[in-house]
Amino acid sequence: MTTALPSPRVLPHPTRDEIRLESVLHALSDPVRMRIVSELADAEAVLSCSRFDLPVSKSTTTHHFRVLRESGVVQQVYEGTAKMNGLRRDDLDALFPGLLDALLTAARHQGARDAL
Amino acid sequence: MTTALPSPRVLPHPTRDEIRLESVLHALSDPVRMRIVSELADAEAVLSCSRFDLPVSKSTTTHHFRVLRESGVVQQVYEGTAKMNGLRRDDLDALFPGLLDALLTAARHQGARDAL
DNA sequence: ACCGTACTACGACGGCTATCGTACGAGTCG
DNA sequence: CGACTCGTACGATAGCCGTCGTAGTACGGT
Repeated sequence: MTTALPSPRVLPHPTRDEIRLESVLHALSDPVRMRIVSELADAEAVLSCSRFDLPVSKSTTTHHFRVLRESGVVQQVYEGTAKMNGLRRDDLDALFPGLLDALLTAARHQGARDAL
Repeated sequence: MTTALPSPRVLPHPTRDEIRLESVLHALSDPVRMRIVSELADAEAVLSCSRFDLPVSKSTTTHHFRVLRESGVVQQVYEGTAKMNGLRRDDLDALFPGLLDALLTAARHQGARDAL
């Protein structure tokens, strides 16, 4: 039987035109979230939340993924029990050409500096 | 006559290697501050604080300029009663190549979209 | 039916932030 | 000196944010 209730198995995303630069920058101004995005970009694939080894609790992880989704940086889809995450590269590149790549490069450079 | 003492009129800035990507992104995630930076980039010059027409009080303006300075985005120097602000383009470009331009372009694009 | 895994919802807590007004200091010009 | 401009400091306030733990739901396998 199909559940009558509107089970929130579908996650709300901003459309492309609803994505705001401020929100994207705010989302990426947290190191944990920037790390998620970097790993996602490196993987060039869709990853489940649990594939990330983050220095925070599970609740906090959920929170960070939601911020990334609501700001339009990632797309999330349920696949069984897992929630798969993908970078919204097309939308971001269309809206802010070159920005994502510059951010990823910047994060990588800073990571290299910190490792010294 | 040249002042002998390092007067308290000198403002603390982060050195180039102290500039953090997170801090820069956080600084730019506020619309008022992004606007300041955009105007500064357009002017390609050093501007006094009062040259900006911002939708906030004077206290708040001071606050925003301090955030920009402490994050390493702008440089501030007293010149008489005025405080002159300059974009730290060299440092930012050296640390995060292409990032500043991508951000400025993104802000301009979004501004154009909003104007419709 | 049961259990384990994956993620969420909720409430709490401490800290930061954007905002303001008022009062003040520093410099310039008459 | 006095008046004026530019910017600061301080205190207050309201709201958001990152963090957590606990309790709970959804799904898949045994």
